[in-house]
Amino acid sequence: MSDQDSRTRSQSVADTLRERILAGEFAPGTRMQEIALAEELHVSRTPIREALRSLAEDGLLDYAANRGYRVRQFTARDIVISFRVRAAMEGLGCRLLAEQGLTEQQLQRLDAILQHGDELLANGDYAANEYAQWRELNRSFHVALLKFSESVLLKKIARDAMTLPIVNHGAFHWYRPEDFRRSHEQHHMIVKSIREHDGERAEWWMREHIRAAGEIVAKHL
Amino acid sequence: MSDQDSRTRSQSVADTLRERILAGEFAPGTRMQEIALAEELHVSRTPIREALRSLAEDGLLDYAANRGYRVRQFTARDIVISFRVRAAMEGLGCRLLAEQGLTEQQLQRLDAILQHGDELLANGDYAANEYAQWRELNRSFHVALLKFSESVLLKKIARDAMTLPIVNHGAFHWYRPEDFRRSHEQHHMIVKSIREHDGERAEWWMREHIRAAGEIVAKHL
DNA sequence: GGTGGCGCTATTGTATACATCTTTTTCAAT
DNA sequence: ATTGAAAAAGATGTATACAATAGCGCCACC
Repeated sequence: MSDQDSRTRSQSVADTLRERILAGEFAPGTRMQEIALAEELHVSRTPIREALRSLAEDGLLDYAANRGYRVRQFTARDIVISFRVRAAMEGLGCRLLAEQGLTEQQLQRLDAILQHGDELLANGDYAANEYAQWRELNRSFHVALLKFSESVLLKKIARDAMTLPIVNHGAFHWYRPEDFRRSHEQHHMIVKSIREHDGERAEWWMREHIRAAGEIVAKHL
Repeated sequence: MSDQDSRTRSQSVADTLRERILAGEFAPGTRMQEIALAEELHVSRTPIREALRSLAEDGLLDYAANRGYRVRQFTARDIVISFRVRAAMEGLGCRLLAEQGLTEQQLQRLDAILQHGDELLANGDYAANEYAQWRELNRSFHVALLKFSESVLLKKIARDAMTLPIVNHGAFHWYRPEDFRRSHEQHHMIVKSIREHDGERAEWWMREHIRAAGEIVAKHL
């Protein structure tokens, strides 16, 4: 869903509920009832209904006609598959980017992100509050690549595969210092491959990068 | 969006509009205005709004807050990428199915579809009205595999990648007799590979199968 | 005591009225 | 004539009333 500019109440409600669901506030199977949510969020049922519909399309809720919405159950298998999907999709994205080439401006943007990572590594401080920075750094890297792909489909799919409760929330808490280093080195290799128009390697490195992240998550399933 | 049982007006409207958009009835950029559609389809704005939101999530419409919905423009590149996405996703699906194995019942279902194809080939009548049968046959084959994967994510993504105007509507009209034959043989190879638990080959054949279809479409871009 | 149907209640689906925002048109001033 | 603001028209966003459906408990009946 491509929005632009101002936000409506429906969108705000959708964002709020999405965050709360991803944070694990609602147990799987919990009914999301319109009236209760409307009262809690101080809006009418209309924006609630539209938000719930969006969340269902995102795959976060199950819907049955005349029976409403329930929080979806995600199995360990769902999580594992989501990483394989991401590996395939973002890998494909990297291959396309390498084949078609990036503008100087886009490469500079990636370099800036890489440099930021270099600095974080140099400081070598992995205290709890650093996790947030790494997560944001990682997110901006992947989002930037997706954005450069200029394919609505790729962006949408990658988003779908990243929007899962456990994955979205946790993940980096399980990284050891060497995992951060390795992950960052892979970011470098990905950009290098794209810059050299080596689609094969760009795809391979991105797949390997996401596969590694998936393995760490899978261990803590 | 997982529905079940009865259909609501919102869903009917969404289906109707989806079909009409996929059939190319509305030129890209056309505004989809709620009041006009409501009057045309003899329902209130409410189900129209919900349908439009669904179609936007499907990627068929663009949305801007307070400015409504427009029919999305699909570029030739979008179409090409959609086939590469499908190749990657359905290929992954086949690999998973081969790895985990299918039940006897599921294999029988696939065999039934293959046999139906054998019969169509044997008759060798490629008249215009046969296209519909081939399309349905092909659709049921791919849908069955997706369904067996038991991954909401894979199903959703494959659906996203198949829901494009040109692709959904045409495609088979451009097939020559030998294309039908080759396509059907690939179906056989895919099932054979899955049955033998050869994930590598199952994925390869599915990728090749979709890649070939993509090339035919690309020629007529 | 179990089962099946009936009706009540709670919840969702739809229509419509009202609020807000966007866009167009009008009209005056330069 | 052109530009700009302001008002009016049209469209979307939100709230609410009403309709329809599903879920539940009760009671009769077997």
